[in-house]
Amino acid sequence: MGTKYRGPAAETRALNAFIKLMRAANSVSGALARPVADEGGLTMSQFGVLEALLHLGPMSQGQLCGKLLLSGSNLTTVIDNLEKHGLVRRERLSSDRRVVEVSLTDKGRSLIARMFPNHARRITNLFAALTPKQQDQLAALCRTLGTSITEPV
Amino acid sequence: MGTKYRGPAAETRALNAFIKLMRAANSVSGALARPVADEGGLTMSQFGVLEALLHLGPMSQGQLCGKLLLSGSNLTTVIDNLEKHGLVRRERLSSDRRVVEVSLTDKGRSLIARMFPNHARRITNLFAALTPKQQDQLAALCRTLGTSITEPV
DNA sequence: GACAATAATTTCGATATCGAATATTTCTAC
DNA sequence: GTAGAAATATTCGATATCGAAATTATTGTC
Repeated sequence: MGTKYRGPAAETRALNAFIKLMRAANSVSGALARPVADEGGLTMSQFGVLEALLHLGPMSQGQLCGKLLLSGSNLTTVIDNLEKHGLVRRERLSSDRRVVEVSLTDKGRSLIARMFPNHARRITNLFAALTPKQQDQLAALCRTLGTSITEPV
Repeated sequence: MGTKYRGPAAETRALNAFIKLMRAANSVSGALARPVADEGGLTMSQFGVLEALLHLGPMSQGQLCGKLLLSGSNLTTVIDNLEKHGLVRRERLSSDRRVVEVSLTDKGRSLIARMFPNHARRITNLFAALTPKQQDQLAALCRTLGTSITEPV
């Protein structure tokens, strides 16, 4: 799939969709990053880790990589910083000592539990620029696009 | 705008659209970053700067900030690195010496001119997961969402 | 024409992000 | 049961990214 010639019109269309997608994602994440930093002193990646731990429970770093689409080395850094601030805890699993399980501390749990509702409300407000139907359409299109990407292009 | 209560259903829907949008953007940019690094040793930000200069001509850093949605301090770093590799040139404008105009060197021009067609083809291939109509829909939805974001949430 | 306000860029310090190389531990063949 | 392969996480070096503060240049006011 994906090697046949599609012509300049197809290219123009795809490039336009691409730039719009990137700008929207950029705008949304920018708008969310500021209050997350102000309210809790967190970056979006740190917030993402805490949120995953809150909603899904303790997890290995490998599992977190999958949830958050980050590289392993990146996650090590993010968790280092969360640990430094006393928000998460690392523990080697005794059943498999290769694995480090990450879990929330009380401080981390109360922080993310306090922040998440505001975050969700802000997302809801941002997406209110689209009708409910449009939001579902956007989600479906992004899902199709995202899941189609597995191999190098 | 944006403060009235919308209920948990609206929240679920918006959160779903949000996560799909982020993952799609993440997947697309990840898929494109690899070949750009392999073919030309460039990061996506460096590529973005060169592309803007190729298609729009020499520009001040402030103008580049607007085009690329990056902070000024970030752009300084990116251009430092491009300059280090001899791909762009900085020149103080004599008409207004606060402004630094950035332009492509011959080396930078030939690199980006060589790389861009492949990049465009890869984007076209990625977006071929969507029909032309769907690509336009996605672009329109992202545009609506993106342009609605101006103020803090 | 000096002085304050404004504008463009840079510097600084912190964190994110990647890929490659490196442990460390576990699993698999034999 | 031991050697090699696979899995998990970390380290390392480079670049990106932001916001705040500092720097340099211009403009507007009196």
